[in-house]
Parts: sequence; C-alpha cells; structure tokens
Amino acid sequence: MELETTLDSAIPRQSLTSAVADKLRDQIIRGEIPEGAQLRQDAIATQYQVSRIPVREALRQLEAEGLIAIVPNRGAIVPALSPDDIEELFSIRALLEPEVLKLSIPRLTEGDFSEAAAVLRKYVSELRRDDHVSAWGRLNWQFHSILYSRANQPRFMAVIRNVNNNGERYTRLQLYLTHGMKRANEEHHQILEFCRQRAVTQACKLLREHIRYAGESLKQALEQKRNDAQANSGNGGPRSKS
Amino acid sequence: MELETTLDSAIPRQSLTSAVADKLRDQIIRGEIPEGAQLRQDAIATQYQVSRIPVREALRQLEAEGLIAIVPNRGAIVPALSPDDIEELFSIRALLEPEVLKLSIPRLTEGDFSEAAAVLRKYVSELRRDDHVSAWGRLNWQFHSILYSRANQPRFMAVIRNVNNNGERYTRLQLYLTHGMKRANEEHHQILEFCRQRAVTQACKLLREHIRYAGESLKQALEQKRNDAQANSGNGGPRSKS
DNA sequence: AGGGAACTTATTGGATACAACATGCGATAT
DNA sequence: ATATCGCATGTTGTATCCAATAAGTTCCCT
Repeated sequence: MELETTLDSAIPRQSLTSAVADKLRDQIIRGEIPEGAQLRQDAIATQYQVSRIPVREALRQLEAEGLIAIVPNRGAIVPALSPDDIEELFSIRALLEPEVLKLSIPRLTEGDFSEAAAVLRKYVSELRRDDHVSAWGRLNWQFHSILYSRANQPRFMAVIRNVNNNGERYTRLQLYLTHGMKRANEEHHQILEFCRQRAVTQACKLLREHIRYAGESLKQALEQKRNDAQANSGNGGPRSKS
Repeated sequence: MELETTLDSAIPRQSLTSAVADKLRDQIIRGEIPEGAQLRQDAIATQYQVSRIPVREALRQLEAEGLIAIVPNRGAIVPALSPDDIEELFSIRALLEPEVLKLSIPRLTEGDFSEAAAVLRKYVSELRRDDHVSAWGRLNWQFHSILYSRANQPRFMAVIRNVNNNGERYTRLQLYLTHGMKRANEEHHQILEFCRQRAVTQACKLLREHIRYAGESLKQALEQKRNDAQANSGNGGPRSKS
C-alpha cells in the first residue's frame, strides 16, 4: 500500500459534457453570447468538434443552473433579465454573502489578505485594457470568494456562486461600470480593511450595503437602457452603431 | 397578433427528459431511492421504457440541482448529507424564507389563508396513514409556499425550492418526526395566525426560529443516527430491525 | 389581392450502435 | 499461499441515424 500520500494525483479527466458546459457557461457569463441569442446545438457541436449529445447534456445542465431557458422543440436561448430579476439576484446575495463572511473572517489568514489585495491591484491595471468588462466580473468574484473561502460552507457557496453567475453578464452595462466601479473599488478596500481588523459586524454591514448598492445602480442602469430601447423602437428601430 | 390573452393556454407537452427528471427528483425527495443508491442508466431507461439519452440528460439536470453526484465513468449516486450539510441548508432557508414572507404577507388573501389552513388540517388526517413520512414533506412545502406565493419573487422561490428539495428526504428520520412534528404543527398554526393579523415582524421572526429549530433537531437526529451506525459497525453490523 | 392549406426546410428529440473505461475474477508466477 | 497481471463483463461516454415538431414558403382558392 502507500502511494496515496495525499491522493491528489488523480488526473482531472472530465467528460466532454462538463467541458462543453464550462465553456458555454463562461461565454454566457462574459457576455460573448449575448442575451436573446439562440444556442443551436449543431453550431455548438461543430464549433467544439463534438457530437450534439454532450452539447445537449451541457444545455440541460445550464438550464438547471438558470443560465439559459430551453423551450421544447424550439431550442435554448439566453434570457434577458428584467430589472426586477436583477434586484432579486442582488437581494439574495445581500442576504447570503454577509452570513458567510461572518463565519469566514475569524479564520482568514494573512495569505488570504494579500491574495485579496493582489486582486484589487489587478483591478486598476486591468482598468484600461480593452476587455476590462469581462475581466472586471471575474476579478470581482475572485475577491469576494477569497473573503468567503474560510467559512467552510460549501452549500452556501454553491448557491452564491450560481446567483453570481446568473447576474454577472450585466456588469457589461457601461453606465453601471463607469459610475459604480470607482465606488465598488473603494468599498472593496474598506471591506478588506475591516476583515484585517477582524471587525466582523462592520465588514458584514458594509458588504451588505456594497451588494445592495451595486444591485440598485445596476437595476437603474438596466431600466435606463430599457427606456432608451423603447424610445428607439418607437422612432424607427435602433440606430445602428454610435 | 393577440391570441395570448393570458398565454396559459400552452399545452404542457414536456420532453421525456423533463418527465424522467421529475420522476427521479420525486423519488429521491421521497426517499424511495435511498441515500448511497447507484442510479444505473440502463435500469432507469428500461423502467420508464425510454432510451438512455433522456435518462442521461435528466441525470445531468439533477446533478446541477445538487440532488445527485455524477462521477465520470462511474455513474450517479444519491449522496449522503452530513449533519453540517443539513445545518447549512436550513441556515440558507432561515435567511431567505423570512425575507420572502415579509414581502408576501401584505398581499396574502383570505383564500390563501384558507388554503394554508386546509393544508394544516391535512397534516392531522395524514398523520396516521402509513406513508405519512413522504406526505409530510409534501404538505410542509405546500404550506410554506402558499405563504410565500404573493411575494412575486421567482428567483428567491427557485433557490428556496431547490434548497428544500435537497434536504427534504431527511424528514424521514423518525426521531425528528415524532419529536418535531407536533411542535412544527403548532408553529405552523401560529405563523399562519400572525400572517392573518398582518403581523409581519412577528411572523418572520417565528418563521426563522421555526426553520432554525427544525434544522437543529434534524441535525441532532442525524448525528444520533450516525453514531448508532458507527457503534453497530463496531460490534458486527446492523442489528436488523428493532 | 388576401388568407389559408399543403409543402419544404431547418432544428430539436430520441433510439440504436459502438467505443472507452472501470471493476471483479481467475490464472499464473514467485 | 499470496500477490500481480490479464481477461471478461458490465457500465458509461460518444457518435451516427432516424423521427417529430416548428417555422417559412409557395400555391391555390375565394
């Protein structure tokens, strides 16, 4: 016996279904697949050089995660989220995430703090890059999940991750970004500082407000966008690019 | 245009995948498929007279819902939940459900109250039936979801329903049932009464305690059971029935 | 000319067939 | 006798093929 010292030697060999699901999930979250887009099984299959079977299974999985909607015999689409949907998603986060942070703070290490700080520094450097919109969402999640990592609450994290995934693609909204990103960044630094000081109550309170504010401003940006779209459709359709 | 007056005319024609998923989900929740059981694709396919394709897609869906675990090339099993898992699931409920109840109470109608009361009456009548264990879980969810129904928070409800599904099969634990069911029933009546009086704060507070208590007592029952199992395995296996 | 029915085409749903992988048993060698 | 290798069997993973449904189109009838 005795080869399995830590048994982490397992080759990660994942199924095609999982690989396709991961790819699609990523594309949806990053907004590469825009809202309203139809997901043709055949197109995806040829794109990834697989048959339609793993594609179909991946789509089922994504549907269960709430990322796409499957209409029988008509295929899958990326649904548009209403302002109310956004509000709900952020409300759920505002309830769950502070609870996890509360449990995590006492166990956070100096290493965790520097990791989180490194992520925050990346914010600034990625700010002027072209694809910063998708990077922002990823870094945002990284920062938050580092802070929650010591809570040892896998069920909470599964729900939180999923809820985050469901809304993250809307961080592309420019209004929300330009107005909110600076404030979000400052709040992140403040939250991290409270965590360092093990100021549980204050950190959780600020986190809750941070999430609520982000949701609120995103909701308003979305309502704004919807009004604009309606106005445009009234005077002859969208105005191509501008 | 204009045929979709309410658009609820759609024939529910669901795919085989959805049908299989519903069946399996139900069986898992009711405990008909016990924890640790392997879900053989071929067996399920022949049982429901379909090919393995819809079965596989259904399994993927259930995996995304957290109800089963799929190990590549080794199949799907119904995972055993640890006491910590149970605690987490009920903690999530305790955070989310009072929030939804708060939003729902002002809009609840007399019809809702009598529906909920009817469900509570069914408790008593189903109490002496043989399969009351599975009925209890179903009625419990019915009662709760009626109270939440006017909140108009579909995202919340999706999460709450899923979290409930994940833990519901453990209501089979006899200890939890015999000790907790009477108390749960009383609390249900009290919650309903608070709702009638539109006493939002009190109703939500009691609901939170109700869920916390249920989770705590279930967790203890589970630890008890696990200790018993360990003791038995120490002196030569389980002692058949007693 | 307008509306509807039959047909065409594109797309999804499901079944069968085959390949890859894992597990368990037995043979063989030490 | 025991440990290890290899084969047999069963189960899952993927591909190809066929059926069913939906949308778009054309043509006919009123």
